[in-house]
Amino acid sequence: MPAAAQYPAATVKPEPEQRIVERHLRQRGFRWTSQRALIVRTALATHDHFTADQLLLRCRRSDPRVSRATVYRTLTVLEQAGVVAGLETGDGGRRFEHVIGHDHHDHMVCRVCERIFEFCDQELERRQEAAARRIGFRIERHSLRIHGVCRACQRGRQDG
Amino acid sequence: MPAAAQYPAATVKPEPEQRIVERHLRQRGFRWTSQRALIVRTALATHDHFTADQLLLRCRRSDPRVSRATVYRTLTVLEQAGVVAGLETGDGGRRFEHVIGHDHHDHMVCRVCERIFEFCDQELERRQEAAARRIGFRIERHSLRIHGVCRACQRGRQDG
DNA sequence: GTAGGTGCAAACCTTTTGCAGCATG
DNA sequence: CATGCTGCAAAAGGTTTGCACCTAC
Repeated sequence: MPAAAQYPAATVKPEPEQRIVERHLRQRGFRWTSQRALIVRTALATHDHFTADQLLLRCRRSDPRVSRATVYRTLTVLEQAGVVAGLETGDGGRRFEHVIGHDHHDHMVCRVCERIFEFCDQELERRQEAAARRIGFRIERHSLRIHGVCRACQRGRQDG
Repeated sequence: MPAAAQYPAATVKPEPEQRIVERHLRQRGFRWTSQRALIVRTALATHDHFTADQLLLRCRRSDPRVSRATVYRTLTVLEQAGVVAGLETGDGGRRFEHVIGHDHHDHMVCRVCERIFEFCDQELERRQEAAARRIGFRIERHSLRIHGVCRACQRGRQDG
């Protein structure tokens, strides 16, 4: 939704995100198949951080024939194409989020409710770059995850 | 080795790290068995970030009878007791490092040589706390991993 | 003596792969 | 019409578990 800001002022209506993804993939020589359309549509409709398996199940509600392998292969393609980003939750699990039209952000993971909160701090990024520069390391990406307990879980529903 | 700084000035020789671990476990009601001694000794002698399987193999050089299950179970215990910390490398792999006598630090992972560089920045920590405070999140731990290419791999041995 | 730890093997879970057939560009 | 994609089922890899036996406390 904040994607609109990235279009020239003249463009009144931004293209639907799905089209952007399609173009993204085609430009990189990937084919646009009905399965990929379904998987992308489903992933874009999902606002939380989903696992591969959750995505598979959601896709199968629309078409029970999608195979698990295709979902995994498509997630790999989408990750390469910069459409989704994988993130590790710290308990060995892998989750994904779509990044089209989203700014970079980091995550706080609540141990109690398992919800994931996004936050962003430019200064944080700058300090990382400075630290890297100090040892001549070239940053390509980074992953910052803060674990703890969210505000809601601190009052009342503390533990399980 | 920076562990020495944590002892009262009067203490000339710090206890061997192994003893510290033993005490750590006993205090928490865990038993100190010959297998645990071996696994701890092996883990402490390992200065890189090791996988569970590497640790198993190294232990078996001393005693081929150690079972994989015991290594995994012991790593869980050591993690709970704050003796080792697990870290995800980003490619789905899990590694461990021992934390006795080491200050907190973050990691830069070189994509080319796969070496892991440690660094520390107090301001980085402070900014994280500030960000958490802003949304009422209580931090318990965090994991910051920077991915990229290290200085050595940037000149010459770039890619693989 | 008893609770906790160990070894073995099997189970588990998530992800990847080989292959034959199909659909896209 | 060739290459890339899909579905299936099987393999792979890493981790956990059930169970009988053993040992630290």
